[in-house]
Amino acid sequence: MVHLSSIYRKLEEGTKRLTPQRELVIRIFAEHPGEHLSAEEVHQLVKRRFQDIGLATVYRSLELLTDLDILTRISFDDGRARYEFNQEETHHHHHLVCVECGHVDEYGEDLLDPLEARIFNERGFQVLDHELKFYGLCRNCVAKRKKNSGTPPK
Amino acid sequence: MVHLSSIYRKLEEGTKRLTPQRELVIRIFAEHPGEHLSAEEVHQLVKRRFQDIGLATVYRSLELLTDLDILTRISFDDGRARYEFNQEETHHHHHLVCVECGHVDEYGEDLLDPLEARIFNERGFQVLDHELKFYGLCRNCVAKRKKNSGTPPK
DNA sequence: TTACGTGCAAAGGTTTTGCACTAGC
DNA sequence: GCTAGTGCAAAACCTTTGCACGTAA
Repeated sequence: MVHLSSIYRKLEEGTKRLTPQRELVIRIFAEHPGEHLSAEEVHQLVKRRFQDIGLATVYRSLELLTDLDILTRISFDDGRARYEFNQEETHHHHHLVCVECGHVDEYGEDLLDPLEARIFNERGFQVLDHELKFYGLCRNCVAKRKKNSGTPPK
Repeated sequence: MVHLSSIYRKLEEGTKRLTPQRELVIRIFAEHPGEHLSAEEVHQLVKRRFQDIGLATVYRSLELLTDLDILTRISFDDGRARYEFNQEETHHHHHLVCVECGHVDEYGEDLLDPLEARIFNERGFQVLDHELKFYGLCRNCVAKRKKNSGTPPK
């Protein structure tokens, strides 16, 4: 759960104005938990649900919100950046990317803390954040493959 | 260590020709172990070390070599794709990305296998590959910060 | 010889930027 | 009223593609 009031406070602390456009971008993310939206997708959703705003404004809002640690930027190597609410206060989570259908799911557990301590000891590298993605087949696509396993591929 | 002969064999198996351009791209990676080169960087290096080849050819070579599992494509969210030799035969490694100076180092250990089994059991997601990046401060930048710790920031 | 590969330039897609106008605070 | 924010269009990037020409097998 994300608290909008804390977001507004962060904007004020950065002496950033709370404009209707920025509020709408934030609302889109609040209404789409667990999704990883691209700039274009945010733009379309804002237009459909509320009103037309400039795509450049969406980009600038996403950059601002990322700088304020309200959003996190992720890349799934599909040629465009994606964004989600920054969940550092609660916990890190990781991503399960299906190479068959493209679906991205989340995996809540964070088991990397001991590894981070070890990296600092061995290499002098002080970890601030990490990003872990698993590429593979989601439950549905595993099932589909099993179903078609009699059929020769291609 | 990468064996060039095995690369040439892979090209033949794919009925792909070993052209001078492709050979030069491969040599650039062989001469830059541990680096993560972008298409533009590969292009510049080939031009400087050997001869001028087309940038489009570099892109096509990188795509081909990635399809043949000779190279791996990685993204460090700097807006361009980067490539390195695929090290699946030896072992997975992860990346330590310094947020201060941008340097990318490698970390050899792969401790995720038990986690992958767990993900399949819990979620039905069959992991084929993974990608783990740690963002933080490299040894040098940690030292620099310590040295300047008397000075107030900015 | 002939299908595959290359180089060039043009096109495609995403993101950034310049500038005049608008609107929070 | 000032300054920051917006919208639009142009520009900047990275990457892909069409096509005529060249070349490895």
